[in-house]
Amino acid sequence: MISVKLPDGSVRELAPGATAMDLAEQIGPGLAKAAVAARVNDKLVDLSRTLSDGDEVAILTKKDEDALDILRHSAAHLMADAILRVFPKAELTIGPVVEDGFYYDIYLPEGKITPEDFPAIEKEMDQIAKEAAPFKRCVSDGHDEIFARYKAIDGGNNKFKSELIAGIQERGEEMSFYRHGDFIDLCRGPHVPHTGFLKNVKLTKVSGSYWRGKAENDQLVRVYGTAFFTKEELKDYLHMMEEAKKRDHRVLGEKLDLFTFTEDAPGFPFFHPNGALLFNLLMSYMRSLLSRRGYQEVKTPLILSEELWHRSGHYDNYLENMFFTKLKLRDEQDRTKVREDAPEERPMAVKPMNCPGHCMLYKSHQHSHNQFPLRYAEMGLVHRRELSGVRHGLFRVQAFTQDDAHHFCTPDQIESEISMLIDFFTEVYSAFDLNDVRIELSTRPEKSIGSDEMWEKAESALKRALDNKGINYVLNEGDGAFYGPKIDFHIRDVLKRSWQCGTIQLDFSMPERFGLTYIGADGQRHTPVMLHRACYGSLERFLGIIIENYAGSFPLWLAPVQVEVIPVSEKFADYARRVTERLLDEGVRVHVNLSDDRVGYKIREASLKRIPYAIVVGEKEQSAGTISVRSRDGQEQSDLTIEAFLGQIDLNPPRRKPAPIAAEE
RNA sequence: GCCCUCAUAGCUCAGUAGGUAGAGCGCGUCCUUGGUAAGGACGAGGUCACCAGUUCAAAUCUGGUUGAGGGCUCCA
Repeated sequence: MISVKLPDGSVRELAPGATAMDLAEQIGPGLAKAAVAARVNDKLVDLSRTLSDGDEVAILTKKDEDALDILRHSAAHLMADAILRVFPKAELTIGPVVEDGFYYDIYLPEGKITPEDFPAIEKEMDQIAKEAAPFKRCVSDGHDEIFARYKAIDGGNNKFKSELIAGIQERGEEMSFYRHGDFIDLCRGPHVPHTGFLKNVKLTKVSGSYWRGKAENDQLVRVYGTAFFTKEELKDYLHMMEEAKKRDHRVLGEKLDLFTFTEDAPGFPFFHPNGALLFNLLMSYMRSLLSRRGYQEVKTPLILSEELWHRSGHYDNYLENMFFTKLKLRDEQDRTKVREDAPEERPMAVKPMNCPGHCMLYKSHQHSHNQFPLRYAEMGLVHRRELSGVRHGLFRVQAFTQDDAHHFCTPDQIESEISMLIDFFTEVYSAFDLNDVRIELSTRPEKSIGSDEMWEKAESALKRALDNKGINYVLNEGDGAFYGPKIDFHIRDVLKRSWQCGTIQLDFSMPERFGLTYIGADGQRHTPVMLHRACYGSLERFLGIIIENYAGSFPLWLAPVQVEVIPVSEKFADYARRVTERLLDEGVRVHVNLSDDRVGYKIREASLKRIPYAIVVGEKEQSAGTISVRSRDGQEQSDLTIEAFLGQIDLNPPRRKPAPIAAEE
């Protein structure tokens, strides 16, 4: 007999050669039925895996997070099988699990796969799922029957898989295959017990990709799908996708008349009055928090000499993303001609970042450690050239406004600065009902400036700050800015999509490059530490995020129009005007609709524009000096005085309650 | 930048085996003066993204450019 340990600490006796499935059966028939895979000594394995004496075993059911990944990985096999049936010429490459599903990259020597092919593929998949064919793990040495069978699966000449196999053999790893029915694929596993688990699978989209992600390699077709354990979960997911489409900020931006783009300025948004209002609200909310946090707002130029960008390191590391100005002159002999090659004594460049400007500002005075930490903030408009294929609504533009700031401080102030910022940023996000914040730490990238020692110092300072605050974070090796490591804030919206907003970047390089100094307590000159930070990140992107997060139904303090006043007929236009003016005097963003339409139509219009309140006035209200209020969710209140209405609503952004001052003796 | 797809009125879209365009919404005028998600009539609006080519004839076919959408890569 062998004995294994369960997660609750209990020990079970099993016959030698028993599998994880045997264990599940021994524990109970319910568990055996629900079992998907097992975790043995912290490794995910198939239920069919035999257990050894002393193993620590957990049986995974659909409730375990890892189980869903296993299901989806199995679904990728199912899809690959189906695709080979529909497209016999296809060659498989890799098929991993991704955040909300899976994909398989496929090489097609001819033809293509489009969403029109999905029904045919899904039909095959349903068929295979119905067969409930068991997933069988096989290990091969590369010369046996299993291998031969595998080679035959997609034509026998799959160079992509051959490359993968060569890699496995080179590393001396075990080569495992998984088989269901006649289909067999190179795979590490584990998988669900049989294809019967894969009844709630749906293909979602198809796109192009490259072998190993490199553009110079073969072009592949990437077919995406998703899978769930239950029909309900799949339905909810598909519903969520629909919802996301409806919330698309590019669509809402047009419907709510917030912003547009034109072909003459690709990637540069034009904010309409309502959009500009929202943009300014974001800005003024941020400004209202700055002075409390010890910031001083500054303003620095958009265009600075090219030479400055050489000094900062941007020219060497960021050139492709920068816009440069170019001098043009009329030809002296022929005024109709323009010289494109006019020599410039001082070529200029448009700023892609605000930091060099703030360094110049810093240099305009002498500084002492007694002033530290010094915090300069700027709503800085920066321009960055983007590859044409990456522009995307407000999420990725070529000119954007950063709620930027730079802290100048001594090395031992770093930790408290970061601690302050984490609290600050999370407070801001929660004001927009974004409470799911994930923090990532990114370290030195390949292209970077500064010594190893500097990077080591900076990275460990950030780690220390996070650890001491007890923050959980994800580590992204090699993902830092070229001048320093960074902490990024990733936020999940109501649809669980993740967005990068805030960033805190530590920089020991730029202060040195610009010769920044301060006088320390010892009376000597020292180089300050510089901390770059932005909370929204880009106001444009953040605006896009909250448009989607709120689906255009902004909370009252953010709604471009807060109240629409609707007279029942032309006879009450004057009264409607008086109500409107009164609300205007109270600081309400109010619009009166005096057009020649019926009440129902105007209500509908206000509601499509997601205006929080519609105030309807007619005979009744006019004679009583009251209003009727209909809120965005359809609730109606009649015979309300304006004072009573004003008493019900809060026009201000959410505010953190200040701590009371206790009396001290 | 790379791959795939697309571009017709302000918006959403229809159309043509190649013979220079149509709907709904919106907009304007008029009728209607109304009580909580669409009252009615009439009207104005388009070099069919741009540039070439094929053709007697191109919005339609071909090539290119630009922009947009979905991905890859990159990123705030």
